[in-house]
Amino acid sequence: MKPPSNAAAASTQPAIDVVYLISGAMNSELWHACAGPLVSLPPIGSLVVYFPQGHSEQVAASMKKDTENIPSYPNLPSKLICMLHNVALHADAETDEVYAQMTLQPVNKVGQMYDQEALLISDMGLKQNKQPAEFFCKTLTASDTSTHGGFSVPRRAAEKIFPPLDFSMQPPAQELVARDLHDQSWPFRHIYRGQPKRHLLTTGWSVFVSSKRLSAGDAVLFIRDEKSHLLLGIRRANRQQPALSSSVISSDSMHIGILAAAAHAAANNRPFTIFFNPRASPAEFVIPLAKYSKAMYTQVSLGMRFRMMFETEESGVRRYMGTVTGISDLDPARWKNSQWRSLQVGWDESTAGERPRRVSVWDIEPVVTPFYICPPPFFRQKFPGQPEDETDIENAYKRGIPWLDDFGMKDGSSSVFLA
Amino acid sequence: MKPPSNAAAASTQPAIDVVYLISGAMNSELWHACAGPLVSLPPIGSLVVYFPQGHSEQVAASMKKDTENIPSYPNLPSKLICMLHNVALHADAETDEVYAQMTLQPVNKVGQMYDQEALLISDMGLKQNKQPAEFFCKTLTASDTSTHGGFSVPRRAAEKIFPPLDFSMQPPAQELVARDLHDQSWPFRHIYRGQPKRHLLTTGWSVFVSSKRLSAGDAVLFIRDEKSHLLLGIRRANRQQPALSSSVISSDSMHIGILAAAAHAAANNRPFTIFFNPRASPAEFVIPLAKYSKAMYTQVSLGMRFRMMFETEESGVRRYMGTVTGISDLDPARWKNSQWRSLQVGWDESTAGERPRRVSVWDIEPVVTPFYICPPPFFRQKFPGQPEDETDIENAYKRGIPWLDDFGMKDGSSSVFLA
DNA sequence: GTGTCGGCTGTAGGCCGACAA
DNA sequence: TTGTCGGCCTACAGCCGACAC
Repeated sequence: MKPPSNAAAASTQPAIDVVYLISGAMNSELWHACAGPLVSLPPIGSLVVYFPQGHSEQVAASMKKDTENIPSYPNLPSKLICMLHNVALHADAETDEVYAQMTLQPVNKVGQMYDQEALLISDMGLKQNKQPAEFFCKTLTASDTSTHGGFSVPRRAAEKIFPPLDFSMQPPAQELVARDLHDQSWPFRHIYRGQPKRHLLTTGWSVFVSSKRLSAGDAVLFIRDEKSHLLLGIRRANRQQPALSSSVISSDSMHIGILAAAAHAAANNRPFTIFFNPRASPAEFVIPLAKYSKAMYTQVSLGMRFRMMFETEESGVRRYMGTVTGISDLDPARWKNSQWRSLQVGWDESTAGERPRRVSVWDIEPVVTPFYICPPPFFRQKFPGQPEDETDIENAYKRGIPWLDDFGMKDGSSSVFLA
Repeated sequence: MKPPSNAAAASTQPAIDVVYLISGAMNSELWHACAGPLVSLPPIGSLVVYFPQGHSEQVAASMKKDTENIPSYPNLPSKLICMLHNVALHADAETDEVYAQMTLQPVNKVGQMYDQEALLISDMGLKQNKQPAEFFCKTLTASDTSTHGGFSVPRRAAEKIFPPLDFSMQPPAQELVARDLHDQSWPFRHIYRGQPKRHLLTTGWSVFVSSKRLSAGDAVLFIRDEKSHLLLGIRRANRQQPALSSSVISSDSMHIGILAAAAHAAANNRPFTIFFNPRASPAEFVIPLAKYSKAMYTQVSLGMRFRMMFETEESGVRRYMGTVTGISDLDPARWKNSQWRSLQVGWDESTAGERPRRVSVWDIEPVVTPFYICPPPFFRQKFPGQPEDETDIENAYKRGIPWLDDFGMKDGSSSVFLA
């Protein structure tokens, strides 16, 4: 029996958020907190661009296997414009790994105007910021995960997230209950003691650690939602991932299945279903059409300077500077003229070993003002130039969204596109 | 560092067994003990018949999902004759579930004579009995899995499998070490005590139970190999299986991938890889060509009586009697004229709720003497009639294997085949 | 401010025979 | 023959402040 708190809480959220809560019986805030600050799912009903190569990369990363043996699918283009019919948020029952199930339906691009509402929804999705304000994330120490003691709560985190303690008690303490992604309750004793004084979770903590099989290096995160309910999620360290040997289907068949399902759906204009694992996938492969379209107006050239966002430890965001060093196909044999990771890049900082050597145009933010082609009018009034990032959804709607205008443009305008 | 005991032990086994040990670094005896008495993998280098429908059924059973949404693959026949290039035995790292990875290469049937040696190997595979003689299997009781005590070893099992105790000790006891499918060692204290006296595993047992996450109803099995090494496997109760929600690939894409991979391999005569899960799959779907061919000579008619083998509790084998009640396509829309589960059957015993209502011809043993068509000569000397089941491999080889002869027969002889 | 440790304490893990099915 | 239980003991889970970085 699940409490109706989620549905009730949703009424205070923007409308776009509600559809997530309805379609997947999962707390959206908690899901996004676990997914990380860079993950922003396109809204239901919007138009997206699906990249089979990126999907294949996710499977390869999950299976720890390359994609060399995969046959090419000549009839499957490198990108599919799709209507996003449904998004359901999930978490793996065993590992609590978050993932999203998306239902995509390919739409006919050539000679067909996209639904205006779908385009607007697509653009509104760009402005979503899913990271909850009232949350903290701590990487577990050896002491935290040892059976010898409890969990040391960072002072600011405890004061921001937990209900205030009654300091007239000696020592101040209270019972907390936090719910995880599966809506399971975890009770903890929260106490403020020691010399010097600190916040601790004691009774209940070790059963949580052993149940979730947490070890040092994994992270836990606490959220306080609008009704002061505590939510609890985990993010496992990257070193884990037991390669998911599957034992059900071969890695090759999986890759073929991915491509064949998409090809079949595209050929018959039928919906198909994909899974997106934010923390396992090297990059997002379902891109809001507005984001993609906006990126297509970016003039990219060798030597171009750009910024790109990465997640930091403790769930922060940082921008790194880089330079475009090449523009070419990632896989010329199987995916000719694909825009997926078509940019070869170098990074300013020498500690850039973890950062990708190839990115896609929509991943980057040019540091010079991008050059915009002024498109024919689509909305009543046109807005000349690039809107600021800070513009909220309402303003963008009122002014019109110029970069959405002529997405159905012909190949003749390919000078602003990548080869 | 793995001890060379496996390779050394293999030298005392028939040649066919060696290839398993080489290709998969896994104890073949233990694997087969865990797989159950009915599972017999075709030997490497033999010809087999692969049924995509059966493969699809395994996936559906693993995913707890039906196959309704799967598109038909018009270019993929309901069966593929394949050369079995490789078989690797595996066990899931998390659950110890046994499975086999097979590499199959479709061979051209029409107008091509099969390799004679491959046919012989295919037939030899029928005679393999993989169940080790020195083994026992016990379903765990509540007391066995409780933290309150150890494991009560059935008397006969302890006397047959474990090294003999020194009964001059009071009480008689010894330290045992057993290796599991992953070659991991598990030490146990084996003691003979209590009133009345019984064999118990005490120290070490509970860590094994908790590590493998065993609970009452699961079964453990012990094997003593030729060098008196103890081997240890588990068979989980059927009720478990958390549906394997995958979170990597949708069930539909998996099914499509299965079919597309096979179709691609068949179209290009390229090898493809499949996984066979003996305990998850409703039926074997890679059948030795000899077994299939033999079954094709069986005259099946409505009302025909037959026997079929099933696994009992405690890893035994029992035959149940049944009657053929119908002959028809399981899935007329997608798999027209398929032999997969083309027989509708009824069972004699009313407790037959668990037994399938549809089986394939090669699953059953007719109780009346089958009618054999005498095929044209293929080997030097012909053997008129059906060899007895008890014939060993050597004799079968000397006499020739008549039912292998004209497998490449034309549709004109389809009167003995199912429609 | 917080990670790790030694000390203390209580619970439950785990070994035993009794007893019954 | 073997499944479950009560009795008993001890190992370690788990709460505490000390102390150092």
